[in-house]
Amino acid sequence: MPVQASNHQKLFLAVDSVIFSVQDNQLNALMIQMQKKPYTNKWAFPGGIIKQNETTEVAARRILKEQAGVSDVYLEQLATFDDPKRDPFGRVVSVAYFALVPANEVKLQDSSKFNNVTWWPVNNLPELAYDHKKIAKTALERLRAKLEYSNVAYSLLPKEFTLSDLQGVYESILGRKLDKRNFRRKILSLDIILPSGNKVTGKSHRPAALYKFKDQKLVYVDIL
Amino acid sequence: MPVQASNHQKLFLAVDSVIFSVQDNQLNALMIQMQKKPYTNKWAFPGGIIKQNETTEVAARRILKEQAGVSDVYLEQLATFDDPKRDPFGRVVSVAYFALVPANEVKLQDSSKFNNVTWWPVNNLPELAYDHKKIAKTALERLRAKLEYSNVAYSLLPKEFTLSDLQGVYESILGRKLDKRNFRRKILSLDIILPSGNKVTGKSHRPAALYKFKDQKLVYVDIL
DNA sequence: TCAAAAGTGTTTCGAGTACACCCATGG
DNA sequence: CCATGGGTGTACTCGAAACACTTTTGA
Repeated sequence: MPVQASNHQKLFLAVDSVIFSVQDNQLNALMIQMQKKPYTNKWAFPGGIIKQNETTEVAARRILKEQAGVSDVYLEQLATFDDPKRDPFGRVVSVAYFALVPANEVKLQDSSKFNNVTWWPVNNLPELAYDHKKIAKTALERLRAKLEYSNVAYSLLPKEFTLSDLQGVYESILGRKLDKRNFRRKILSLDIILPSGNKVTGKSHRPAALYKFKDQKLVYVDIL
Repeated sequence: MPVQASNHQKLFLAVDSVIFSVQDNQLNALMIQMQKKPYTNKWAFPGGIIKQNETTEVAARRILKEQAGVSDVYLEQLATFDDPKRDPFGRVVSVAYFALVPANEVKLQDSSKFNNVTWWPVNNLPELAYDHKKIAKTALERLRAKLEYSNVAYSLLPKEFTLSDLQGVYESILGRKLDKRNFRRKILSLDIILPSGNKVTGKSHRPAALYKFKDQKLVYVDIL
């Protein structure tokens, strides 16, 4: 509720997005290596200042597309970071988002503005710019929590996947091994996935049945 | 991560706080009746524009004090609301907070800027200004969730309280009755409250033992 | 002695957990 | 035929839930 305007110093509203993906049973986040001082060679999550009349969510999607080449991803607001000293450039308040992308849809964009764009394993991140370490921590906590009480995992997997794939997503994010039989029984009893009817062929072992999520949108269920 | 400045229109950063309190086994939120057009007589959560170099949390505490007369309350960031049309005044992005105050510490401030300041039962709110209905919904969801996996209830109760008081807080927020014996067994087994040694006297029934929370800060435990 | 809330145990049921072997395939 | 991951069932334990009566006090 605005009571009075008392805004003299320039204030910028930015977004930063933590983009997660599970690749080879490892949880990764997409990061950009910076060139600008004072954070030369430090890494940061993709982000930027919002445009005129742009909502932060729209800005986040735009920047995801521009800097990381991803669209149609799961995106949710994380939190707002507003320490006046968080950015040496000035007063930049950042609304952080977190995004989930399936491993198979990842294709990195090459941007000349940055030194480098790559995936980093979240349990071994490089030195981060700004307050991005704090953002990373918040994002990871949120992701772990959400995994346990919703079907968000759908947005980290391709349309069809095996139960082992799904278990791998859980294990890599939660950072612990799960029992195969118990995991399968639980997931199947929740009525959130269905057999697609297809199988994985060409592997030198028994073919795995493929499943798909019933809903391609967030549903709350107690998983673990 | 700021990439470029592209801020022409004036943008204001505001905070709005949903202040909850349980009184007479009813969950209430503190609201202010507005005078300004176009929301004359509509109700809104206390809030305002942040000051120079002020963090949103500091601003939230300042406004809580100014408009509601409360300090030292539990306060946590809720979410940021940024629809460009949410405020007819201009582009006002609001970082919403939610606060919890014990019933006994409530003393309302009289502010000449507003028509009226009062507690409203959350399940019977009046017509709200701005997008405050959405904020209310988000706050309530968060409070309910948090009650189930943390000891936040400590911030809604006085230092000493009876088990019935505590159960009343849970029932009024969750909106359902709980079994007295199961509730007590569970709460006591969690090792988050301790008997204070005192009892409530002067009531025409058996005196109730008083308890206190072990920690006066947020602790995560599975309560329900 | 009555009204009003405090306090207290037991049984039942289901979910979570631990645990080990056979199956289907490609090489 | 062997290596590789896929797929399956049972027993145990513990917490969740349902449920009703006795106790202490002030009026």
